[in-house]
Amino acid sequence: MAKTDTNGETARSSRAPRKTTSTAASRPAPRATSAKTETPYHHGALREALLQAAERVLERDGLSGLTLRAVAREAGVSHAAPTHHFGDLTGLLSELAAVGFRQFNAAMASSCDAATTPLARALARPKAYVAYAQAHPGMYGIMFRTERLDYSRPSLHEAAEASFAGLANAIGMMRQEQISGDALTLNQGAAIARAWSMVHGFTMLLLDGRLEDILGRLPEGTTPERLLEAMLMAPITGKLPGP
Amino acid sequence: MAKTDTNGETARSSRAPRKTTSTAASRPAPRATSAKTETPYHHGALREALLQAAERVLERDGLSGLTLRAVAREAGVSHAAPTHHFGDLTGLLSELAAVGFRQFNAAMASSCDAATTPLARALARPKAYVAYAQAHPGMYGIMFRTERLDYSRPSLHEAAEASFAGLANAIGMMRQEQISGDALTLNQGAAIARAWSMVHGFTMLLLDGRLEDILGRLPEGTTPERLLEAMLMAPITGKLPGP
DNA sequence: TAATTCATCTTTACGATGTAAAGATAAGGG
DNA sequence: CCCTTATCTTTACATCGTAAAGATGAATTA
Repeated sequence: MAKTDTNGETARSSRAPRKTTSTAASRPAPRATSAKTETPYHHGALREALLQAAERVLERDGLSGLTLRAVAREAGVSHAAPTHHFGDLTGLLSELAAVGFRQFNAAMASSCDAATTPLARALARPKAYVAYAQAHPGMYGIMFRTERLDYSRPSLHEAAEASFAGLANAIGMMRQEQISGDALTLNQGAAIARAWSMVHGFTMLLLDGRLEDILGRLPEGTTPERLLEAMLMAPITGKLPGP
Repeated sequence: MAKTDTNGETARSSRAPRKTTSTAASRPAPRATSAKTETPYHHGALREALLQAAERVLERDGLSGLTLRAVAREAGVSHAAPTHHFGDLTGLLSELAAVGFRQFNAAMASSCDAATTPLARALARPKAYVAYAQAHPGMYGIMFRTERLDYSRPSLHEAAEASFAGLANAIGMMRQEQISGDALTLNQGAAIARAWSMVHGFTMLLLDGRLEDILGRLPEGTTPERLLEAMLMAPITGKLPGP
């Protein structure tokens, strides 16, 4: 029997019907098998299936539960199947992060479009930012708190870049300036870094529960959104001792 | 021979002289051994030795290299020794984070004390914050980007709390208000959240290299410190469309 | 159409990690 | 002096990432 992997991780012994998780028909029928849902050897769209499985695992078991093997298990394939499509764990995480960035960008864009007044427009983006992170903390974690991402992957690089561009653009609009693509003044850079740092930092602290201390001391029932709003609008009443 | 752990991880076969890492005398001589540095069975101060070893491993091999076994190896003890002192990995990381928070708080405090002008005093804390993170990115990672921390541990809770208190205090001084411990107005809370979010977010983005894009577009040779300064002082020239 | 190539998926294997449990060793109190 | 107890080591095991080799069927070519 030798020293095998010991865990009964065979996706299907040989011809056993696939475990068919989720909606039972999430996987598109492969090209042209011998009729029946007999589970073909070749999946047909494993890459996308794996990404969706990864998203499910992430939402269900959190960041620490998101392993290559768990994803393969969720998708009903052998534990080594993902390797062929993503290379290694970094590959899978990076592609998943790219998916996250696209969702994220879409959420912010649609939220901005829905805003009518200038004030609402200014607050829409940061609010959508935090709202996405709260709705998908796992995804946000993959995107922003994983050391293990490979930004040289075009899909990730592109999606993350779009996120930055959207932000810089919004700041530019608010300052009613043209932000030329290649050069920035110190003040422009500071405005962008400031907006991004503020929202990103707020989100991190909020997700980590580190704002509980503040929220608990605020007037009864103040929501994080309200605090965010106040934070963004505060006209520096507590002014820095200026030069 | 059975199926052993297979890796030659025996710290010392039986009486072999300890590997004596670092300064060769970092470990205080145990109580009263039979003279000679013969490596006693009981270490004498393993807990502290393990924390120091963990810090070394963290600086040398980064966050991903910081494992229970690696720390034990570095300290020259068996891989299960840490368990007795920290329970599990979460325990070790939490205690290490507590050490980090204490260093962190001390760095900010001394930096504040050294400042003379009011402006310098206002900028000292955030600058020290970022400086610490840049000097000890691993530690900062342990403190702020690990999900695996147990804040119910008194040492960690206390050290992290002190960090928050220092911040709240500084904001209170700048606003020339008394910040009563138990209640905050929305504006006060917003000011604190804002300062913390801004500096924390900036630090995270900086460490993750996500500000390179901005820094590269700024006037030749603009340092992160300069950007931080500009970010903190910017008198909202790009004003939000007010109500 | 038949043979062959090639991408895709599975098996098997190995080293590393966290953790539990049992054994060894010394320190200290009765 | 013996015995209890804290400390450290050994041994064991499930799980993980990853590499390598085998199986399978789709596509291409002769």
